[in-house]
Amino acid sequence: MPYRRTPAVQERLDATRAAIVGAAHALVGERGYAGCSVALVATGADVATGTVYRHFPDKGALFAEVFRVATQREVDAVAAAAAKPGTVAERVEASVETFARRALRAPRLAYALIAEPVDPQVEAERLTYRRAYRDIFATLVADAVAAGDLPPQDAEVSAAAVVGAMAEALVVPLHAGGGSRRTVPDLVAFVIRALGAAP
Amino acid sequence: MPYRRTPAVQERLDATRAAIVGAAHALVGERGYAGCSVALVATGADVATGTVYRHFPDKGALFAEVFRVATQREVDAVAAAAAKPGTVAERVEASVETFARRALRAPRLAYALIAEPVDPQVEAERLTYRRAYRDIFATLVADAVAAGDLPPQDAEVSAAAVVGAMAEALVVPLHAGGGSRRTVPDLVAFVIRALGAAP
DNA sequence: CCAACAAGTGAACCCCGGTTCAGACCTTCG
DNA sequence: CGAAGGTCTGAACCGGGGTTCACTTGTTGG
Repeated sequence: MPYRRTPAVQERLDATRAAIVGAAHALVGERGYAGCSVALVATGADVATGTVYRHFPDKGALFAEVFRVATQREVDAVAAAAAKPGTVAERVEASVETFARRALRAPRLAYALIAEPVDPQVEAERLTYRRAYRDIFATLVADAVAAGDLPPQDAEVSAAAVVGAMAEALVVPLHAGGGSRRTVPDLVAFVIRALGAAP
Repeated sequence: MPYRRTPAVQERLDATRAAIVGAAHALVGERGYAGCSVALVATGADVATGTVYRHFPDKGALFAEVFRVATQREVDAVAAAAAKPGTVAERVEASVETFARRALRAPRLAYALIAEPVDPQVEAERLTYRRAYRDIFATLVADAVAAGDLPPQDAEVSAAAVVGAMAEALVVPLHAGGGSRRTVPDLVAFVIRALGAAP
């Protein structure tokens, strides 16, 4: 057996793979999904086009991973905000604010994750992204309803509506870049009223 | 001058154009935007591929028109519901119900209009679609706030959030086909609470 | 009927970005 | 070192759907 993959080689492979994902991630953040060709990703990662295909079966799989990682980061941040101790209103406020602040800080990435047209394979990843947000809010709502802190309501529907409200209210700001300083507080107030939380 | 376009010819041209738009509309309703090739549209309209290009400069322009027409029909229906006399809650209920009922009755079309990946040219049309809905609700909210029927709030943000809430709450039903019978009433209740209307 | 021109046709073209693969180069271990 | 087998490269390939255009088929008015 004259060749066996050595730890050092494996490390280099992992590094290359990470560089590819990193380059793709950076590109999405800069130009959106539309501006991401495999050739450009390869250039960004300092490898040849073909090398990308030694790490991913196809483009969709690469960007599914990119979206998955980027998503997880976002969802974790919001989940952490939602889990903080406090009243329902405070937790909702923290969650919505976290979501909005991060989106407005990286608008192109947020737009890609939320609304940009993408391949079906990547779209599927996006559905799990939205689902993860729904789950965060659904849990929050269900617990609060059970504890009597919110009026009776279908937690799933309310959570979906909250996610949609956040996304839509930010689409214009994300396109226009910036948005009014009042947008986020107004959105927070909207969601708190919508869930029926005491302010 | 041996040839001049006669009224009869013009009528035939108009009919052909309408047939093309109609076929495209039907196709979107059946298979979504993704399943709409120009060749298929031509077949549906009983013309040759090239004929499509005698009526539209390119595919984007054709589908921009299709989306525009389909959109207008939807928006008009919701606007009519929003304009009915009654309390704010009643008008909101009528609007949301109209939107949801129509979307659930033609789920593929609704999905295409709301969320399916499309060309940028068509995407632009979709933005005006969402804008039109926002305007309906923004007007409703602004008037009601002025009349003291709703608490103070930014009408634009609230309207955008309502549109997003409606869209997101229906995305899953649109995919899964059907959705719970309770979804629409729950959504109505959510929106009424969100705007702060007396039930 | 015919000249002049419009409308319709659909097979061929083209573009473009994802994908491939034959060859160059590298790593391992006896 | 050299055999065995991996890894990398990037130019070439390819598919598919939008688009074109030389040609056929109307249509008009004299």
